[in-house]
Amino acid sequence: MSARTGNLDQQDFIRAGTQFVDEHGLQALTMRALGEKLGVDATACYRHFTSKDELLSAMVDAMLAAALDSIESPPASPRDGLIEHVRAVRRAFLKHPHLAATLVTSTGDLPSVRRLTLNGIELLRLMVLEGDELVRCYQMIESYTMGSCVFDMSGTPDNMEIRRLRYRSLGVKEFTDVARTMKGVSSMTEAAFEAGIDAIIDSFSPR
Amino acid sequence: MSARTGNLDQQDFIRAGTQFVDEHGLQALTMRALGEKLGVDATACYRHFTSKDELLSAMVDAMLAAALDSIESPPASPRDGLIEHVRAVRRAFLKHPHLAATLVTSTGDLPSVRRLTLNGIELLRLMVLEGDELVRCYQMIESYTMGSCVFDMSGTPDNMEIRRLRYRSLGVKEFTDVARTMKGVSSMTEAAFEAGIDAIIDSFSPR
DNA sequence: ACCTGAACACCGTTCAAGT
DNA sequence: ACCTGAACACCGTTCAAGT
Repeated sequence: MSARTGNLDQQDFIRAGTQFVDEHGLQALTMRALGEKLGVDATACYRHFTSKDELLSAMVDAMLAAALDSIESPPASPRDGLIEHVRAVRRAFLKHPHLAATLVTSTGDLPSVRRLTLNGIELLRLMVLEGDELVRCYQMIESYTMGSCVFDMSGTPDNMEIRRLRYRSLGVKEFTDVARTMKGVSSMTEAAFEAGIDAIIDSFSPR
Repeated sequence: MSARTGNLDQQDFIRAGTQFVDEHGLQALTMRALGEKLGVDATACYRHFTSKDELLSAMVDAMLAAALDSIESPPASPRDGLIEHVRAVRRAFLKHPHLAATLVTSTGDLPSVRRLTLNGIELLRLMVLEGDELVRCYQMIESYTMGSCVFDMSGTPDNMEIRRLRYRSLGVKEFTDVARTMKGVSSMTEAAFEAGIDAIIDSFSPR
């Protein structure tokens, strides 16, 4: 972090923590390493967060809040609105893949997730959903989106390399072809994600 | 673990580790605690596994291998075969929810996942899929299934309680109704998962 | 009000030594 | 061949003390 102008605040730790994780991975983020990066003692963070878990939650929250802000509104249609929300979350995790595992580990409910949920409900209402179906369709989209992101990104980049090696070891021509390059595997994964969200939305709101 | 009859083997550690995690959660599983449960020194595990990560991977592998063995074959149709595979994985994670986070953390490719993949490909081939579409549809199902399981189960039971509180805090009648009981939230989550896998399979193989 | 730095109670893991 | 137990190099976190 560049020029230290006196005391730090929560935002400084969130920014530095996110940048550190992007560069060195989640496992490398220790309070001591973060302190060193900020030119501060390892325990300085505890002035602003009660625990490491809370810092990590705040980092994820900031990431998703930025994703929300990147969504242009209003959407052309409720369907487009939903897909844009889902894609914004996906983009956020692609940008900060090492935070994927954190979503699963960290406890606490995040304001940004609340906003995402409320936006989602509003869009589903415009598709004339109500009652239990409204809740079920919302949760289906949330579990698909968050789940796929966590599963596809976590352990980056080892995770993708493992997937590629598995593809190659199957002895199935179609998979061997895709697995010739890392790019092949990752673009296939993104295409699968897109196809999945289309399938899910189609199931309750046919085009 | 009951009667110690001499030396332990890999299976003993896998069994004890899984049982311990089921009872006390993933965070409580330390090498020292596991050793104590088995009436053995904390470092005894290193005779059978090179690291804690490898033990955890073996635990997940054993869980998924058991899931595979629980599948009756042959299926009534390729579609039924796919759904049975997906449900078997879901059941495994419902039984051992604390292992969900491990799938995401652990590195290494598991024999059981390889078998699941090969079975899935065979079933998709019976649905006349080929080329890139075969790979994409397989990966769509894998990411959905594994991802949703990880997202829905991890952090159990705190995770579900947080979801319930979020439902209640939205001020949306439909969600408040579902969130009256934990059972309401969890059965809604399972219904959403079922609807999702139906939607995904329908998208490339209409009923 | 914020940071320091020593200290505490843990971790996973290594390795010489036991049997 | 398998286990022990001391030891190492770390963790997250607390708390009295500084400024």
